[in-house]
Amino acid sequence: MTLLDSVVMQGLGRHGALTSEDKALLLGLELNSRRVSAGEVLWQESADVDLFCVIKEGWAYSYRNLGNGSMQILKVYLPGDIIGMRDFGFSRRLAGVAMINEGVISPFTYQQLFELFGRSPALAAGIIAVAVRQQAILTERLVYLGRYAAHERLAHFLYELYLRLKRIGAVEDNGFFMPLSQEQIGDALGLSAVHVSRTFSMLRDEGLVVRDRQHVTLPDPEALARLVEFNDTYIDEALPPVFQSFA
Amino acid sequence: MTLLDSVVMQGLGRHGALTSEDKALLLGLELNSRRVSAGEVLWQESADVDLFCVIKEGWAYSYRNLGNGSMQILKVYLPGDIIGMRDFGFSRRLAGVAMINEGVISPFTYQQLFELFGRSPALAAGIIAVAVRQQAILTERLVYLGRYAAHERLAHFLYELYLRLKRIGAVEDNGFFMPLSQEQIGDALGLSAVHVSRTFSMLRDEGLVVRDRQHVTLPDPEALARLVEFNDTYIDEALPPVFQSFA
DNA sequence: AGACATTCATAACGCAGGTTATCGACGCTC
DNA sequence: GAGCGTCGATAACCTGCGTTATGAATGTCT
Repeated sequence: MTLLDSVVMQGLGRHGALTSEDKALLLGLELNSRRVSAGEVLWQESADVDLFCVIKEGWAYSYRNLGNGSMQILKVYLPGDIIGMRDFGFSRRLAGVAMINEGVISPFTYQQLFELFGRSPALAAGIIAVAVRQQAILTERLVYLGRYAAHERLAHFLYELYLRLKRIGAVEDNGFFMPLSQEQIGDALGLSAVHVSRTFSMLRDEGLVVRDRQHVTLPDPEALARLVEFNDTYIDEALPPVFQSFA
Repeated sequence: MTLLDSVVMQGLGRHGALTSEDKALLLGLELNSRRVSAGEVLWQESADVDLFCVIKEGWAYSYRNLGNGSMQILKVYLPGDIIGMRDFGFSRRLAGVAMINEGVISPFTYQQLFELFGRSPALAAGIIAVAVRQQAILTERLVYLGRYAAHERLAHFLYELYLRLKRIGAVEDNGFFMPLSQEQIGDALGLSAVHVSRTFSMLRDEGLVVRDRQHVTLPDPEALARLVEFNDTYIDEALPPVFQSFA
């Protein structure tokens, strides 16, 4: 899973906006790559912002460790995602990032990013759009934390993963690999691990979610989508037309 | 309160990065202005994204109306804030925006924004940094929704307002004007209006917050800051050095 | 294969916060 | 200033979720 694949699949490279030079520039971000182990911390909160990463394999999450001893997971990153854009414009990290399972990442620097922006406005627009869409996903989580019950939060979380994984071709027979522990899911959804377990049992009893260790199947994704009234415009939407003239 | 004041006060215009042309461009965004009434909806969720606004007077909030009948307020905007940047890169609004009290706004278009970006990289960086900081505030709210109790959420919310208002010179004797109803505060914090009232009483009894109708006083802001372990780096931080060479 | 650490399911119990209701204080309009 | 609508305080009651505990299943190390 390269960034190029991801950007194209997210509809940001359509309309013939990406020249072959653009593609070469994008691939150039991924010349370096590094194998990382499960649980490895890529950076801690408050560390200097020196680089960003593309995830090529594996899952990661960004998190905040809180004064009261708990952790809030902000976002789960999948292959093809850019990590660290949250910190763009800051000199210190606003959140830590750690790998969930083992994988491969491609780090690149602020300088590389600026150079790319200078060379291709189309890519600049595309990358900014990707970052903005990640924020939209975060906002959606905020809405769920504020105003929905546990089973709706979990259903929404799983359905979001399902859609994002489907887009990168990682869903088969409505099922996907899901390396998160229930404790981690709880940290993402603002729930205790125990209640995540209870809620999984509930969704299982209702025939909405089947889980076997690290494999999740959604027997009827549409039913789940109805339960959570999923707002998917922000995940798949292309850049608005006005960007074409700019880029 | 103009955008220029705001950008400068937020430390994004320091380092002599803003030329007099930059300043003229910024002020040019605010040539149009319009008086708006209390409660006026500036746009609804899903409306076409045609313009952005600078708030010159008054408070506003962005919100989502949810299927279960409740509302989640995403962010409260104060004078000097840019509204609508959340939707940058989308063709439909992700959230509605409404005025809290009456005020004055200056609308500007996508085209104006792009033109400004093309003419001044320094301003482009500055405006993006402002948008990124607004997202950081949102992330902080998410953390509080996920992992903190009602009194901590409310204390954090009030302290955040206090800091933001202080920065624009709207705090006097540790007190400020706060036009939000308890129902609206509840919608922002994921609490019922009743519990917001209970929590205000609690903070009052502890001597942390004094409230008289729409006026709030924090007798001991530092004590409140300790209670919420306020992370203020994201509010006041200047752009990192690497941006200077770019801009 | 044995020892140990994780992860997960389920139960029992308590409490923070939701819900509903009532009442008083303001701020409108005419 | 009478009537009305909105806002906020407080109380009573209920429930969803946190907490703690226990045991079973699985994965890992040697």
